[in-house]
This record gives sequence, C-alpha cells and structure tokens, in this order.
Amino acid sequence: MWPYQVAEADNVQRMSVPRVAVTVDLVVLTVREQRLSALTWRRDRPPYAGCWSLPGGFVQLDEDLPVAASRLMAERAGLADVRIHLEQLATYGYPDRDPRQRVVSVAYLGLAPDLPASSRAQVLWTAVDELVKDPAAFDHRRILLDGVERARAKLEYTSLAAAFCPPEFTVAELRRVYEIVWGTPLDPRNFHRKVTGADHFLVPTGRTTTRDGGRPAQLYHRGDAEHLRPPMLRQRA
Amino acid sequence: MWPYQVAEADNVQRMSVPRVAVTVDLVVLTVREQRLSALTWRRDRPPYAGCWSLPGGFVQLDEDLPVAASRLMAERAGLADVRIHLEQLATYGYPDRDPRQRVVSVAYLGLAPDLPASSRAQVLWTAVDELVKDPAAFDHRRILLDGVERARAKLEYTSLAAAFCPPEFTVAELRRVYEIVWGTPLDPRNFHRKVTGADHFLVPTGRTTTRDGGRPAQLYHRGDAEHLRPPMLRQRA
DNA sequence: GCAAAAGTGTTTCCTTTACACCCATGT
DNA sequence: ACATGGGTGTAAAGGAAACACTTTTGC
Repeated sequence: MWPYQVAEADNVQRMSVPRVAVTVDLVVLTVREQRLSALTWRRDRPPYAGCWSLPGGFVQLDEDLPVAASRLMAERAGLADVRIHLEQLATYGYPDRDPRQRVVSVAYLGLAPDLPASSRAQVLWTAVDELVKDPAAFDHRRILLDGVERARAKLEYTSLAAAFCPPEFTVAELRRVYEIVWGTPLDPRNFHRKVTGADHFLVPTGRTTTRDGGRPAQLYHRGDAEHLRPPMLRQRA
Repeated sequence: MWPYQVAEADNVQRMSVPRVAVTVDLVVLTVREQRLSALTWRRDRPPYAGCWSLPGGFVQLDEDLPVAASRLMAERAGLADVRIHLEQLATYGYPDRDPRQRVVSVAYLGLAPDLPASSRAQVLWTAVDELVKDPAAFDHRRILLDGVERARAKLEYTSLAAAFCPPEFTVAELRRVYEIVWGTPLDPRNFHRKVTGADHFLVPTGRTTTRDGGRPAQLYHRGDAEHLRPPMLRQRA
C-alpha cells in the first residue's frame, strides 16, 4: 500500500517514516588555463581531512532544491551574483557514503566561464585531470566524473558550450571549449561553418576583437537555441 | 563553512541538521495496445483522492536508492522477478509538493516490455495520453512527462528501445516501439538497414517468426551496445 | 494466386570531412 | 613584409530519405 495511506493521523505517520539529511553538492566546471577545471573545497578536518570535496551543504526545510543550489553556489562556492548555468545532475544516497550519518545528496552541475579565483582560500579551481588522481572525500570523485561526462555529452547535442564562455566570445573561443572539454582537436574551418550555420546558436554582436591575434574575429553572444540539430558528434573512441 | 565541520560531536550535529522524508517514485513505461503507457496507482484516500499517482514509497534508512527502487517495483508496482531497465530520472523536492510534510522524491524511470496486468487491482497500465488529461496527485504529472521525454530522447542515441521488447523480437516490433514512443511513422526499410547495421545493437537468434504476418522475420535479442552512433534522429518539430 | 509483411537495391540529397586558399589585423 | 589566426570555396566520402522491387510466408 501507498505509505501515505498507512496512517490516518499525520503525527503517527511522521513517527514511522525514516528521515534523512539531504544535501546539495555542486560540480562547477569551467575552462581555465587550457584545462577543464572544477571548483573544490579543501578539507582540513576529518573525515577525509586533506582530501578535496565538492562544495555543498544541507538543504533547508523550506527550501526548494534549485534554490538551495543557488544559495550554496553563493555561500560555499563564493560565486554570488554570477549567472551560471545550473542543472540537476543526479542523486547519490547509498547508506554509508557519509561515515557519520545517512545523507542523501542531490548533485547539481554548474557550467561557468573563466572566473577570478574565489574569495575563499579554501575554495580552489583545480584541473579535473589532477583531481581524479588525488584522494576525494566521500563519493565526490564519482560525482565529479558523472558531471564531467554529462558536460561532455551535452556539448554534442546542445548549445551549452557557450555557458563556458564570457558574455561575448568568438567562434575560436567556443571551439577551444569543445577541444578542451572533449580533449580532441577540431577543424577550425568546419567548426566555424557548423556553429554559425546552426539556427539561434550564436547571435552576432556586430563588434569584433583581435584578442586572439590575427585577423579580427566576430563577437557573438549565446542565442536562445537549446538543442543543436544535427548534433556535433565526438570522434568515437 | 562546510556543515560537517560545524560540530565536532555527532549528536550535536544531528540536532541542527534538517531532516526530511525521502521517497522513490517510479515512472514505469511500456508499449501496449499500440500506445505508450505508464504504471499508475489509483488513489482512494486524501490527499488527491480519485487522482492517479506514480507507484512509490519511502526509502528505508539502510537502503541504497536503486535497491529501494527495485524493492518498490516489486512491492508497489507488482513487478517482482521481472528484469526491467531501471535508471535514475531526477529528484523533486520543492517544499510543499506534499501538503502534509516535506518529502524529497527521487524518481526512477523503468522501461518494460508488454507485461500482463499487475496482480494489484489498484495498479493499472494507462496510456500516457489519457494520464496527462486526468488530474494527478502531487507533481506526478510533471515527473511522468519528464520520464516520457527522457525515454523519447534516449531512443535517439542509445539502444534502449529494446528494453520495451520481449527477450526475442523482430525488427518490425522494434520499429513499432520507436513509432509509438515518438508518435511518428518510420520507413520500415531504412529502419531495418539502420538497426541491423549498427554494431552490437541486435544479435540474431537464428530463429524466425510469422507472428506479425507475412514473410517470416528474423528474431533478435538485445546486443550489448549502449549507444547508437550515429544516432537515429527524430524529425524536428 | 493473392495479400501481407520482410528484406534488398538504387538514386538523390544532405552533412561531414579534408584541405586549398584568401582576408584582415599586429608587429 | 610576414606571421597569425579568421573565414570561404570546393571536392570527395558517408549517411539519410525516398521508393522500386524481390522474397517468403498464410490463406
């Protein structure tokens, strides 16, 4: 039977229902210094002292999950007032993932442009390649890898790569995002045709820049396209 | 600061942490009688008496989330001993989604072949088209629609359509899955070439059947391919 | 034989790929 | 002038769409 129907009185029901702590953990990715990097928290106390963990915290009783994610993005990650793409990644809840108590964690994936370092000394951008070699707290290595794979997959069939770019960017900067996130070089000319030809992916600003050297490049900002059809497929492994 | 570090003593920490009930809700989809259908629970008591809801229940304290999903698939959905594809869908947790108490719900998506009706009278297969018109309990309409959209999207770039088929199936039966889930007709001949040409999607059994009429069709079972490259794209809207 | 569905062949179109080549700037 | 990266043209390869046609069963 549906458990809501077990007890007529709410207080009786409350007694019988197991309750657990719920956290939100943040996988915030960016491209900086030619590497895919994630925002990490350096733990100085047990458990997992010396390990890295993802920024996160408990969900408040009256708080929606996306609201908690935004709040923690500001409070723990130090990224207040930054509009970055945030989407739910997955939920992790095996019983002993936290050695002290049962914690169910809803992971959110954030994609950010290259931002200045956090004001908090404990919060660092670190290359994903390094992180996966270092010891992680809890199951945060797995969560990070799931976030990275989600990002890689979404570049194929959505316009999300622009979330890694500043408000105005060139086609070459967008291409570098793909190359670094996927770890494969792309042909600049075919890439240019593909993304400028996709409807509502890029909106020209009319301005140009020479910040990448060479001939001035058109500046674009994100269009309102969500999907990229046909997709841009990675070379198969 | 990271909340784990707020209190050294575990019991103090436990007092300060908000705790909520966690449920698993199941979106179990199948194709039956030429329609995409979902397993629903008919509610006969408030709240939402007379509405349909998704089968689900509370996660036990010592139970992993996929284990809870499997248990509830047996206990509430009446699908014990049936190996069906189960994957996490998303987590829903806005504060008043259950009027009685805070409940965070982890939704799982199940894809099943056409099974006999459940032994439980309260559990019914209902066409998705009908469900979205009828009043739903809680936010289960949204969860159902998210599950349907996930299934539709995954048919494009994975071999998951076979999860809707019995252990042995013909190419035409697989095609009907695509046609019904997507709601668009597909060319039988091009479809045949596409799926039989994809590596490890279909494994021929050597047997044939005439259950669909006409010339005998090869029987296949699922290969071990996860992904379908290049993908089979729906016609754009 | 005829209907029905399985499966193959073929042509056309479109996308991707690879790469030659020109363009516009900084130094 | 020349290096550097931006951007266009173009031909070849590959996959998708459309559809004529053959195959193999049940009746």
